[in-house]
Amino acid sequence: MKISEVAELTGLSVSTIRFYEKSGLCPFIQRGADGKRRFSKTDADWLGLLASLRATGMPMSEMRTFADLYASGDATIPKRRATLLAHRQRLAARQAELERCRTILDRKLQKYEEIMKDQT
Amino acid sequence: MKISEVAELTGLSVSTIRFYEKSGLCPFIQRGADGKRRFSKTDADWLGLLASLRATGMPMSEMRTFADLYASGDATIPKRRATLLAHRQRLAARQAELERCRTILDRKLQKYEEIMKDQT
DNA sequence: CGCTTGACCTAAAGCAGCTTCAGGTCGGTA
DNA sequence: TACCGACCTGAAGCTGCTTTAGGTCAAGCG
Repeated sequence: MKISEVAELTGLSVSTIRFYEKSGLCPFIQRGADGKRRFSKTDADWLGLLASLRATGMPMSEMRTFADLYASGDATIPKRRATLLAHRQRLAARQAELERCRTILDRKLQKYEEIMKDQT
Repeated sequence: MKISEVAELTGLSVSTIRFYEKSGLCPFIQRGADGKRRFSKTDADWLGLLASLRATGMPMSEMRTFADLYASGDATIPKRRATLLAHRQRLAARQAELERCRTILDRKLQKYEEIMKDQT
């Protein structure tokens, strides 16, 4: 698989994938004889997971740690699980905050509507 | 009201409030004779709204436009309403994406659990 | 009275997480 | 053969803050 396909698949940009590799989030991507990156299905899945983690606000430093665990094999699965569990907590908090902000916006919109009604 | 109190109230940091003023998101904050910022209740409410907009991902450029409208008085309320309506759409999309990511994380966690069970 | 402490101030540098740009190498096609 | 498009690299640029360095001033303490 080539980089443009992985970008398409994961929603990450081609630049971001290269940037992630340089940052050590996927240092194991192979190259063809032509020097171009060749992604296995597993690589693509991994990048997809990274995309979800980033989209939900995991800092790169933590993703880096997570990637190091991933690269060390199945023995690190309990640690990875713990990381994801902690992250899920933060995600829930984030979702709650967005919901709170949504009601604030909705209330503000209602106020606008009242003012507009009063003025006609 | 002083800046530390507004920070407490809105959840923004003192630095962020100063930064927002410099960026034109609240250029109308008064100063006391001592040169310190003095915030009215209205100012604090405005910053609270800004905080919600930022927390939900509105870019500063758009907040800037929104702030300019706010500073121009009630006549701009229809435009402000339109801005918030559009933003609410994006917020809904964002919430949907977080939800999607949450199920991905949950599935990954389940896989980890299966692997750990198999290995015992 | 002088001295420190703490809240405020500014301007500028630093940081995270990308994106964009400049410049170069290929393989395929008109 | 000459160009196009996809890939490559390294470096600079961008956004949205945070941190740092350096300064003012009022309050409180020995």
